[in-house]
Amino acid sequence: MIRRLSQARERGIPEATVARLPLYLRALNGMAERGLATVSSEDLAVAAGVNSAKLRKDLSHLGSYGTRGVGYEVEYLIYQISRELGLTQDWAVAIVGVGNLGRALANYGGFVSRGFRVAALLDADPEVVGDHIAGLTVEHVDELEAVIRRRAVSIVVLATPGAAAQELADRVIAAGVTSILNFAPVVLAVPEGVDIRKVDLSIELQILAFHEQRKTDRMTGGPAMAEEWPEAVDL
Amino acid sequence: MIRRLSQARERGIPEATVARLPLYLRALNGMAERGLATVSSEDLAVAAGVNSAKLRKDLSHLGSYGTRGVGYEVEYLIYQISRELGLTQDWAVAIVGVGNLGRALANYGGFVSRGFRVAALLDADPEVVGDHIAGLTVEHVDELEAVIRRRAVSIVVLATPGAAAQELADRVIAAGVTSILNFAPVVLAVPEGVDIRKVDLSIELQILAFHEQRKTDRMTGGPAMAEEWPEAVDL
DNA sequence: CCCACTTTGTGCACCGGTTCACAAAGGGAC
DNA sequence: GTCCCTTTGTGAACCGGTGCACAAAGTGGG
Repeated sequence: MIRRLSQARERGIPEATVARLPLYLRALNGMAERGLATVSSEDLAVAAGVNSAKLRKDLSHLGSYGTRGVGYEVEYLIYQISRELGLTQDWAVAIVGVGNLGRALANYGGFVSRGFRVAALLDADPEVVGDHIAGLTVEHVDELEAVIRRRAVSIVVLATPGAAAQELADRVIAAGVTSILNFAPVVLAVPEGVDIRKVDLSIELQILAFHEQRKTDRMTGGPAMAEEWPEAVDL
Repeated sequence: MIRRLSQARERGIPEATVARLPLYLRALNGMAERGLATVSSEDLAVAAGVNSAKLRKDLSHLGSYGTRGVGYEVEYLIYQISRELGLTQDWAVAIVGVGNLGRALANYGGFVSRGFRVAALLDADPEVVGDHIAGLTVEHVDELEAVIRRRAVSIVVLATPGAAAQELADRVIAAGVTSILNFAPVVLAVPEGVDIRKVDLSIELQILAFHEQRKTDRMTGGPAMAEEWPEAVDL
């Protein structure tokens, strides 16, 4: 197998790069709105909050889309990144669990904005089923499989209580979905080939608390000093 | 400077480990509820969805809290992790921006559960100010600095539109806050020493879309082949 | 008291990702 | 056309994190 130029493109984009592409895309959209035609890696890197060498290496994974001495053409780069991320097509998203969070997600503008369309809302509570939210009618979760099939849902957002999440994940996977965004505070077990992304509010807070504690410890000088002598404090 | 045994403890816990400790804590709490007294690294690792060697290495950073041949004492480990994460003290959290998302966060049970207390809700919209949500009265964002001082807020959650986030971040930082959880879809510029954690729904979706596209590409075999010849499809 | 068994704690090799630093490439002035 | 300036694209060193595999340490049975 011969691979001429851009071994970049042959589908080997590092995960870390993929995670940053949306960031670049957002920065580029802002620049396009402000009418900028081209942008240097340095400027774009600042806007996205990353190092410019990293940005160039990231973009080089998609291809060689810059012009030396000039920079990148904004519109063209937007197109290339969008295409790479799969945003040139429309993704039907179902939100399962229409509590406070599910409602917030359904109404969240950024969702619809680019490539994503909330195609269904489902809940188990008969009190909620039938409600109209964000232009959709909440359906009963019994209809889950039928709805996924009928509306060609390819991404499911789980915004249910933790206890219900695993069973629902199993069901949507059985229905053919392979991309799940999980807001429930549980570790989902899923088969090979299914992508799970997790958003966990309380974990984020706990990580902040850890660093906050360290900062205040350092100021009061308390524990930090004592722990220079581990053999004194251990056991 | 001589450091004998447990260079572990001298405050050098890897960031990756910190990010997993809340996961272990959650799994351990579940086990405690089910009455388990001890747990092996293998079992805990499965419950937390990680490799057991990684789990042991993570825990070894906190100290040597296991017993060889037996495992870890559940309650004791819960205490040690909680202490390390700073959850033995109470953190006052302010939520800025009481839209759909802010409301969802205010009502989110997991927030309050362990170490965290929602101490204030603030918004700029006079229509919302004065509303009672989750036992709190929404205050006007003009009061931001006063509220932070008065209630000893140390963690701020930004759930505002993107356009307002940077200015509000600047204000809470000026008021002495050094830990921010940002839900607004912008890259915040903050001074050294301030910890920002970002939760960005649309970025998570875009990452899923990327992988989903690849999966479907692979099945249809379509674009993957065409893209062997970049010079044909580019421009 | 000793032996067999279990499970922790960690040394070490490996891997993905980051950053530096620079050669290669293009643009524009004259 | 030539020279200088700018900016990309990337080779190479480095760094944090992962996972294997095993020695050390503790338990329980006889």
